[in-house]
Amino acid sequence: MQLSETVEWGLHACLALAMMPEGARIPARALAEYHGIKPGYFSKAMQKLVAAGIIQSVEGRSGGLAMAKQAEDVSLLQIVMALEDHKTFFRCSEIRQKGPCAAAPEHYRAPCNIARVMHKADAEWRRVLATTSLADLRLSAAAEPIPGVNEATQDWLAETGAVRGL
Amino acid sequence: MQLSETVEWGLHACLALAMMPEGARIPARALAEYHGIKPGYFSKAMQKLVAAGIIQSVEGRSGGLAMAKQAEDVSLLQIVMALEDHKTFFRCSEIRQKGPCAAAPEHYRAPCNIARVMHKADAEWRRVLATTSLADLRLSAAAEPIPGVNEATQDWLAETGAVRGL
DNA sequence: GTCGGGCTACTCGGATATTGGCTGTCCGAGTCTGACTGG
DNA sequence: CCAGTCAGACTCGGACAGCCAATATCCGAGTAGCCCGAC
Repeated sequence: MQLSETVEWGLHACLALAMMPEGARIPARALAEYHGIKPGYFSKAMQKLVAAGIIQSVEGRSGGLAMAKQAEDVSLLQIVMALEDHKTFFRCSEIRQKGPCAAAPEHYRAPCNIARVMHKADAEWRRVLATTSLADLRLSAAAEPIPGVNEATQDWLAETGAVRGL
Repeated sequence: MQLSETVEWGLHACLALAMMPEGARIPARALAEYHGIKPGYFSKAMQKLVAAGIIQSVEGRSGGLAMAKQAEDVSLLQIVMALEDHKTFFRCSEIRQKGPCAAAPEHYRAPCNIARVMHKADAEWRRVLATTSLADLRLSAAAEPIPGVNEATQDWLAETGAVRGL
């Protein structure tokens, strides 16, 4: 039932990309290394985000990843759903229609009360994520910096030369 | 990321048990057959609900399953969490502490903003399920019956003699 | 007729395969950079 | 000195294994009901 760990990766990666200057790009390998993630499987998550139009990839020697949209226009829900293939938590297989006492199918137009509650819970879960954008995260992250991380990041970027396109 | 299908089974089964008269019990096999479920794996879900104290099982020749609590005292969340081992959707592995630019661990007492949002979404999901009880489901199910199902159920119960303990 | 005992059938619970999806690894196609060469 | 060309290296994207948990199946331990026989 748990979300794939690529969800956590994707969210942190998108937040990192959203904090980069306009036009900058960074290779997926460097982005993975920065987060302490093995690059192989991480690239799979990035591929899904590219397919969803959330980030863009530039091929070639100085290629890399960058946001494809403004941070204000990307909700956390979009990222999560892209990585989880737009699935819902609860899946109703309509078992009420399956037993020996089931009625004719035309009597089951409305979803059952169990499915209604479960889908409502799913909707609430999504609502929270839909009403939070990457820009919101960027703002709150800037408001509560971890001491030393920003400086270390700047040094690391300069040292490795991971950022291109500026 | 999806919930196990045992969640759907468990919810429908609990609702069925909650609709039975006080003191009645029904074998897991019959309960599975009534819902058109293969009995083998279904019993695993029932075992978890027994371990959680939501339903009770009676062994022996005329044994079976019955509610262990009043329907008013069982929320959908309790059922789902019992079947899903009380896991949360989002798992934060604190990757912010893992990269080459991470600070000392004592600077990461508060959860990161990403985890906060995700956990808030999880909390909203649970809130919906926690505020709905089996009694609520029983009430709404009685208010909108499917034509013929109740009669067929009574006939089926009488025919198979699945209900014991009355 | 009644009581006791034992047998049988039926139940739950756990041990044991199997499968599907998430995770991990690797290699090839494509492209930009940079140097080299010729004018 | 400058422009064109070419080799090289680095990038993403997809194809191919490994592993864990969800799913499925089966069998054994235990118990309640029922039958039979003795009193």
